[in-house]
Amino acid sequence: MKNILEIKNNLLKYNLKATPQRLCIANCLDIHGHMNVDELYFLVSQEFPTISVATIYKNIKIMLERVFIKEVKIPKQKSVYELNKAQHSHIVCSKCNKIVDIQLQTEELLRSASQISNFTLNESAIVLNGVCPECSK
Amino acid sequence: MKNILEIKNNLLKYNLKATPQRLCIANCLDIHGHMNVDELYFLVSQEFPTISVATIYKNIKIMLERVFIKEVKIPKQKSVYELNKAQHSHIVCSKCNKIVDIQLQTEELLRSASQISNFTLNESAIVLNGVCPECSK
DNA sequence: TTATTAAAGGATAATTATTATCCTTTAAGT
DNA sequence: ACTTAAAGGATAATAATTATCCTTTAATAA
Repeated sequence: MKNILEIKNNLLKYNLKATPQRLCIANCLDIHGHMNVDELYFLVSQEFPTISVATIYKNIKIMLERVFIKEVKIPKQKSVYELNKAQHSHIVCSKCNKIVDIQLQTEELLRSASQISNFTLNESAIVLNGVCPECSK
Repeated sequence: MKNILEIKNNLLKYNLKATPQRLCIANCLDIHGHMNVDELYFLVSQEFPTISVATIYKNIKIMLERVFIKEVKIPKQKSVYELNKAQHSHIVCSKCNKIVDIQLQTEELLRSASQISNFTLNESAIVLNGVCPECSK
């Protein structure tokens, strides 16, 4: 659980001015993990009722450029954004749409893929789909 | 290499009328494997100069609904579409942007993911990124 | 083969999503 | 506190996608 000061320093490390609106955006992403544009706009609006949706877009854009955040593309859903952190994969629940991070051992898969395809591989975007434990009760 | 008649019958199986424009779209996807909206519009326009871009969108929409085609979401790129076929993964070359299909053994990964997360898994979208053999020469 | 009909195409309007612009405010660093 | 580049808000502009309306046509059956 990061506090605001920690988030602020992190923003500054990425050469992003730590404005209240931006702090709120970063904090929302930190708390909720994955959010799409609309969810972010809705939530930040609670705290900053006059915020412009353009500010949300501008922030997403520059935060992506600086790699402060990353975009996660999910089949049949809107893209969500997350704070940049250690490489990981995602699982989506097809019932409640919850997205969770998962740390997968991908070395073997990548080695095999590289051998089959003759590609030099360096990144993997893995999104698994299923039903979460809560929804399958 | 499928012929037009084969594609036509396939369309009919999916309850899609085999119009010339639609046949052309399906044929383009068959030949090129993966195409985004713009590429599809451009290519189909060669054969049907008066086709409306709305027709491209309408076809993509209904073909997705009927699962005649599938959407492939790729990090930092526009979505591409492909004919529905046996489950497979994708590799993208970061130099020439080529997208190729790859058949990966995912059982082990899924089993492990399922154990870690307690999700009941049923689908996986895997997009690997690297440099293709041609581009790494 | 022709007749019938739902589906599809084309043109274009409408909507939605995203980006650009302009001007004001403010955070960061002296 | 002062300076300045960066960021916010409002809104216009652009891009992407969908809806509408009317005409045409592929599929099916008589």
